[in-house]
Amino acid sequence: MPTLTSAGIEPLFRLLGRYMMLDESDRRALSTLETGPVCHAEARTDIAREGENPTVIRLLISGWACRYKDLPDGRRQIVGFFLPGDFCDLNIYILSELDHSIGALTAVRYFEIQPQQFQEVVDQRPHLLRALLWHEMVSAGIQREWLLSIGQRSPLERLAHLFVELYYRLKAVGLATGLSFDLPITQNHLAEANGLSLVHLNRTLQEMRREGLIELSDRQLRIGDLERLKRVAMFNNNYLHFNR
Amino acid sequence: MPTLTSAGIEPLFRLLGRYMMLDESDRRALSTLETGPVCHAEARTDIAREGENPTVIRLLISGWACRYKDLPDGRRQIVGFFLPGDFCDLNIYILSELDHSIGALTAVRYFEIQPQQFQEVVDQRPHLLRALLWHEMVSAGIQREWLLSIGQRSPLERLAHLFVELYYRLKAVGLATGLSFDLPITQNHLAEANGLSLVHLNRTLQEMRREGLIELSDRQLRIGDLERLKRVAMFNNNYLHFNR
DNA sequence: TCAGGTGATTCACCAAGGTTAGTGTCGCAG
DNA sequence: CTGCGACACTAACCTTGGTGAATCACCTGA
Repeated sequence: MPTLTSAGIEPLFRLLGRYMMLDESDRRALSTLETGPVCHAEARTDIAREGENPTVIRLLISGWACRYKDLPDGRRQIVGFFLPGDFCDLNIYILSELDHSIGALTAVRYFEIQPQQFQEVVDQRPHLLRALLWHEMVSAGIQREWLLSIGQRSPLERLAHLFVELYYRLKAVGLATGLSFDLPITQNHLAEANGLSLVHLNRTLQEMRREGLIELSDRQLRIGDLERLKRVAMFNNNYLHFNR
Repeated sequence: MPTLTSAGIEPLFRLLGRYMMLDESDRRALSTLETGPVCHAEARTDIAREGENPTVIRLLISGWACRYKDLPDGRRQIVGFFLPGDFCDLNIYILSELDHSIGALTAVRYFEIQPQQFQEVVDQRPHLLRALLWHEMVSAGIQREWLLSIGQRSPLERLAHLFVELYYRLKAVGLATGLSFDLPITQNHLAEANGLSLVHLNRTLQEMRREGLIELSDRQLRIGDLERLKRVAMFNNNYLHFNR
């Protein structure tokens, strides 16, 4: 267990710091968000369901969660991953009803932050509000990139792209060591995120292993050659907007 | 030519009015955005390219445009349609570089609004800022729904869903009459938006016609039976957040 | 220790959808 | 009138990726 997964506000601080300079006082301001209760959810349970009217903002501390949408007949599409440091529901000020569900993929821990408390923090520091909006805009950019992936990239390119993206996002919150990172989700989750059947996802993983693009076992993913993987994925990191 | 396509701010006003009550003074405030130059773009030209750093906010008056992303080898995915009344770049306050391109699908007219001018309007009326943020959040919701469509819906369901969505969005800006609306884009555009080959898109359209779901000719789309089309598409309008 | 649940993997089969190539129509510029 | 470009549509072919079913390796709780 990497100690950083239990680091509270630390991943968020790193994440935002990747975009703009933050100082000690920013860190203290963010830390006041930690005063809410720490919540837990088991793997394979819902944190929020489509149609609900959320009243709290959730900040993921450890574990992986996802946004997903499902159809009446059971088909399900994961439309985004939440990694430690990510906010789930920054938009509760604007929209009343969730148009998607949020599910825990692994056991997760998260803070529940009251809108009022949140308001106090960002009112005092427009600086931080800006950083948080940036976080939301990046999420939208990721959505667009996923649409490009599912619509145009082949399954192999698509998976390669996802792995590179996860690598950069995890690195940004201190959860990648070298070219390896923890991939605590199942192949079924990867299939649901990529619009592939489980069988074909597995085939594609085997192919990536054969090609030496990745090693994957015991929930650890190791990237063989990052530049080659990026080339295969046609990866352009501009959509992550990691510029200061 | 429907007169409404030359209605300036009117489509936007209708759009936002669908979400919250707006009065005459709101209309006047929005009208000041019209003072900028009216720009034109030909069909099949780019309005903005990925990588650029936009400095104006664009408000579409007439014609259809799209957000798209492309890959180095030429594959292209349309990730969203802009209809009259839509804003293209509300996020220029946050992100410096475009991670996608904006292209005119038909001949279009749009206002270019200076950020400063925009700022003045919303500073005076937080009410309107809220409405505009709602517009952005709905765009994000549409993105997620498209991801569900491309990932899980069959081509026929996907197209059915898109047509219902376009119907509701066009109705919201007064551009649908009865169950018909102008669909001024090519089948190639529809294919690029749905992650399908042109050939298969055409096959699917034929099937929809055979089933009596739609009539389509001369760039006019008529929905045969809206409820049936929604059922086929498994359409749930919650993601458009048309609630006051 | 054993049963049941979860997850990874593989096989055989086949349908959905992509590719290539072609036809026909319309509108327009020369 | 002619040639060209954009667009809609179709046919033949074949690859990609989905389906259904089975096996195996773990892990956990009774």
